[in-house]
Amino acid sequence: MQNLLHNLNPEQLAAVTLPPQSALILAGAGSGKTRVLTTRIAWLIQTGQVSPAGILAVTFTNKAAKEMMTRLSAMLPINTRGMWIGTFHGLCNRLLRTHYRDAALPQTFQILDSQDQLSVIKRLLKANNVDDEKFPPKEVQYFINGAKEQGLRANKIDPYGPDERKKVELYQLYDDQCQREGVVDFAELLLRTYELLSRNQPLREHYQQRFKHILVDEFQDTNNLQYNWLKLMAGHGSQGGGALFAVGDDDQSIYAFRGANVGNMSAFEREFKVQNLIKLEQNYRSHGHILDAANMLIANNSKRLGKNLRTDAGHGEPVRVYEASSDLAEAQWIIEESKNLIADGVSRSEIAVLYRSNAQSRVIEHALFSAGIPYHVYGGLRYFQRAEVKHAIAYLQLMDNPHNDSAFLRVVNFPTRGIGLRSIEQLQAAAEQHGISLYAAVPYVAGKAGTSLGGFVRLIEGARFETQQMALPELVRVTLEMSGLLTHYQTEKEGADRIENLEQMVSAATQFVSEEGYGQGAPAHMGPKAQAQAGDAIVNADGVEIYDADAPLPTVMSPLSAFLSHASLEAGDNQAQAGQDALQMMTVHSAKGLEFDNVFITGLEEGLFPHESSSREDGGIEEERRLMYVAITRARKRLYMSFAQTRMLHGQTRYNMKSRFFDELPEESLKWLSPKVQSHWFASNNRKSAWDDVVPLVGSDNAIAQKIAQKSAGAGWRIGESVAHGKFGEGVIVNIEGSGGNARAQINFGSHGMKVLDLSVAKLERLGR
DNA sequence: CTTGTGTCTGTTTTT
DNA sequence: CAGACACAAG
Repeated sequence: MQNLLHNLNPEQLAAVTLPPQSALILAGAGSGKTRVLTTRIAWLIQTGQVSPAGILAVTFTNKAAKEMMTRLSAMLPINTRGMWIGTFHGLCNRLLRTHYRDAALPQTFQILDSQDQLSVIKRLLKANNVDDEKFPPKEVQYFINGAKEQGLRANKIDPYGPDERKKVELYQLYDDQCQREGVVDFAELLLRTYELLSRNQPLREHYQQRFKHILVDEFQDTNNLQYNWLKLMAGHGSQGGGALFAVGDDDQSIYAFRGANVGNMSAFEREFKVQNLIKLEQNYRSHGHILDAANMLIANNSKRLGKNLRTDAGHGEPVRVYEASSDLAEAQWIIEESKNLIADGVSRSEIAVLYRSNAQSRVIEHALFSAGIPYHVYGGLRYFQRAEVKHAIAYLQLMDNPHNDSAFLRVVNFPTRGIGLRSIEQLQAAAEQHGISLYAAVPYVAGKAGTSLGGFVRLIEGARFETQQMALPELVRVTLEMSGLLTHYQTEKEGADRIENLEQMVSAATQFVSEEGYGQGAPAHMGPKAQAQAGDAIVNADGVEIYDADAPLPTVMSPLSAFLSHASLEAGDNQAQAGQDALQMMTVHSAKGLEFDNVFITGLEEGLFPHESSSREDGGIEEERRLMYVAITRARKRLYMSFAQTRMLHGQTRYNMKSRFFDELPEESLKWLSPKVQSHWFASNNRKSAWDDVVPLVGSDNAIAQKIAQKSAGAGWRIGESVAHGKFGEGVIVNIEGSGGNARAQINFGSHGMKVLDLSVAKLERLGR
C-alpha cells in the first residue's frame, strides 16, 4: 500500500484517500488526474473498503476506459473483471442487454451510430412527405438528440408553435420506427437505461447497493441526462447509495456544442452538499513559459471555478510565434522547424501539429509528404465507418436482427441484384400498411419485385443457417463470401484496399473474441442455453426478484451481438498503425487528454481560431478560449504558434487578422519570429517592429520574400498586411486596386466591417506584426 | 437500373 | 477546392 501512495503530492494524496463521501476534484491540465482516479480505486480495494464488484468507473471515451484498466491492472494483483469500467454508452449497453425484457427491447437490439440515425430520419421524412427544406434531417436529428439528452420523450414536450409541434411529431414517429426495428441510437442507450432504473425499484436498489463507489472522469463534459443517470446510480435523494467521486476541469470544457453542461459541476457540489473539494493545481507537464501563457489566457474567462496552475519546472524556452505570409508558408515553416527538431534528436511522435478544423490539415499534410516526413493524421474515417465495412456489418446485422431496416436498405441491392427503387417502394408500402419491417414485408410483395426480394431473404436465411454452429471469426469470413462483397470488389478497379479492409474484419473478430473472453469455438449466434440465462429473473438476498448484469458478457450477449455493439460503440480507432515513429496531426479537440514535448498550434487567425461561428453563440468565445487553453497545455517543452496572412478556404483566398488570443498572452513569454527579409522589404517608412532584432530560426525565407514581392502593389502596401486606422482600429488589407497615387485598398476591420480607403488620403499605420 | 452530370455547402466530436 | 447528394439521361 505504501507503494501505491508513494509518489503523490499532498493534494493528490488527500484526494485519493478521501472518506467514502461525494467529492469533487478540480484537476488542472497535467495535474495527474487519471493517476488520482486509478490510484483511488486501487487504494479502496487494497484497504478492503470495497470489493472490485463495488466499483463503477465511467469515462467518455473508450481510450480513457482502456487506459484506466491498464493502469489498474499494473497496480493491483487481482483481476479487474468484477469492476465496471467503461463509457456511459458501453455500460448502458451492458445493462440493457441484461435487462432487455424489462427495457422492452428485443434481445438482439442493435445500436445506430449517428450516420445510421440520420438515414433513419431521412427515410422517415420521405415516408411522411415532410418538406426537407423546412425540416432539414440534420436539424431534426439535433432536436431529437437534444430532447433525449434532457430526458424528454415526445409526449413530454410542450411545443412552441407549429414548427416545433411538427418536430415533436417526427420525434414520436422516429421512436416508434426504432422500436419496430429493434434499434437504439446513442442517446437512447442512456435514456432507456435511465428510465428502466427509474421505473423499476428493485433493479434500481440492487445497483445502488452494489456500486459503493462511483467515479467519473471528465465530469465537465457530462450532459444533463448523464448527470441524472449518475445521480440515480448513486442513489441521490434516497438512503444507502454509493459515493460519487467526480474529477473534472471546468477550464477544459470544450463540448458545450454537443450538450455538455459545465454547470453540472456546481450543481453536483450543491445538490450533493459536497464537503470535499480538492484542487489539483500542481502541473507536472509543462515548462514555465507555456504554463504562464495558459494561465494568463484562461484568466480572461469570466465563468470559472478558479484555479491556477503552477510548476516547479524552470521557465524553459519562450513560446515561438510565427506570422506566415500564406497557409503554404505556414506549412513550410512547420516543416523547417520540425526538421530542426528531428535533427536535434527529437522523435517524430513527440511533435504534434494542432489545428482548429480538419480542413486545415491538407496543406500541412501535403508539405509533410513532399518533405518526406512520416506523419499520422488522427480523426477522419474510422475503420467501422468505411463504406465497405459498413456493408459487411449490415449483412451481419440482418443475420442477427432482420428487422433493422437501415441495414436492409444498405445492402438489399449491394452488390447489385436487380432490386431497384421501384421494388423498394412497393416493399415500403407493404411494410407501412402492415406496420412491419421491410424484411417481414417481403412475402407481401408479389410479381418480379417479390421474386428478387425473396432471393435476398433466402440469401440472409441461408447465411444464418450455414453459420449456425460457427465461431465468430469463421462466421464473418463466410458472410463476406456469401454476401458477394468480396467478389464485387475484386472486379472493381480500386477494390484492393477495400478487400483488405474486409479481410481485416476476420482478424478484428478473432481479436474481439479473445479479448472479450468468448470461448474461441463457441457458436456466434445466441444459443438456447445463453438465451435461458440472460433476461431471466434471479432472486436477491431479500427475496426480491431482480436481474443482475454480473453474469459474464457471453451469457448476456451472443458473440455476434456483442461484436456488432462493439462495432457501433468503438468505431475502430482509426486503424492502429502504431509502429512507425510519425509526426502527430490532429484537431485541438482530439488532442485533449494527450501530451507532447513539442506542439504547434496553427491557424491562429480571427474567424478560424476563434472560429467565426462561435462568436455568434453566447459563451462561444469563452469556449474557444478554453479550447486554446487545452491546446497550449498539451505542450511539455516547446510550444510554437503560427498564423497566416492569406489562406485558401472553400476555394477562395481569405485574409484574416491574427487571433485575438495573442493579445491575451504574456508578452515576456513569447518570442516573435518572422522572416528577416520582410523587415527590410518595407523598411522605408516602417516603425521599428518587435521582430527586427530577432534572428529567425529558419533560413529559407527567400522564396517567401519573393512571393511577398509579387503581391506588393500600390504605394508600398501589400495584400494581407496588418494595418491600424485611427477610427476603425486594426485591420487587414484584403485587396488593392489601382496604383501609385490612385491606389485604393479594401481593408477588413473586423468588427468595424470592410472599408475601401484611398491610400494617399487615409492615415494608416503599418503594424509590425 | 445504372451511370454521369450538376448543384450545394461547407466547425469542433464521442458514443 | 472537394465531397455529398439529387436528378436526368442512357
